[in-house]
Amino acid sequence: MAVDPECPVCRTADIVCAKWTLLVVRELDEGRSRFCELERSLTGISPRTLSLRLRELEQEGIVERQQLPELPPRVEYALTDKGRALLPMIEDMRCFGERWLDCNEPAASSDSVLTAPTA
Amino acid sequence: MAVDPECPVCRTADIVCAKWTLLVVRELDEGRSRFCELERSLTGISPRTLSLRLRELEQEGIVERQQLPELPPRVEYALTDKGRALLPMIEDMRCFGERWLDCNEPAASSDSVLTAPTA
DNA sequence: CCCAACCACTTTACCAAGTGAAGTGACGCC
DNA sequence: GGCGTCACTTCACTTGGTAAAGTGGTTGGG
Repeated sequence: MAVDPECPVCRTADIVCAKWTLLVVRELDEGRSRFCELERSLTGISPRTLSLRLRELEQEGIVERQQLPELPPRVEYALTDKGRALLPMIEDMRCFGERWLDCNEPAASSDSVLTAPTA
Repeated sequence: MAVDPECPVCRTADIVCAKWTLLVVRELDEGRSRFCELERSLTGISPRTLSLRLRELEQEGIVERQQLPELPPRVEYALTDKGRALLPMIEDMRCFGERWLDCNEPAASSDSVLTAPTA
């Protein structure tokens, strides 16, 4: 990105706003730990993207990758403390979504301003 | 995105994780209101992207666009209540960045960042 | 009066990131 | 020993963002 590398918001945005990143973090937080589990719960993600995301997050110190000495050698991913520090953001996003987005409604055609709650 | 439209986190991520979105919201919150002001403070954004982002945010009801009847007709953008509801996320991001990212340090990565390359 | 700049964009051409489908190699199951 | 799983990688394609230039109206300067 072409933004100020000294700005914590910019830096954080740069990391977490890559597609799927926060969703991966959430899945990890909810107990999913293996590649194919993540792949299955993140319906629509391509294995390439998941792989990339996981590697980036590992590089950032947000997830830890652990290759278990089993057969077949399975791999487990887990959030680090740094990774868990992202959870409040996800919580905020859930709040925002629940408060302002009609997530269980068919998303009224174009101007759904009429559903704007106590503004 | 190919994610669950009923999931508030997915929906919010979809809106908020477009490049520049949160940075635009922050600038708006910090008093910038005109197109060229935003353009100037968001160094590196292309006018096309800013325009797109602003229009998307307007459609989402996150910003309000107001065309003033002046000469030359200037345009002002402002956050709505819904838009302000995104601010906690930005605050979290700042916290995360300050706590976990070395935003004021040279970020000692692999090879020389400080010396200008032969280009 | 004419040229230039400003504002709020749009248009065009290009490139990087993400997608879907398929492939890989090591293994386990029957 | 052929089939399936796991954790990816490779490939061709589409989408989204970028840089650079253009647009149309309005002010300001020489």
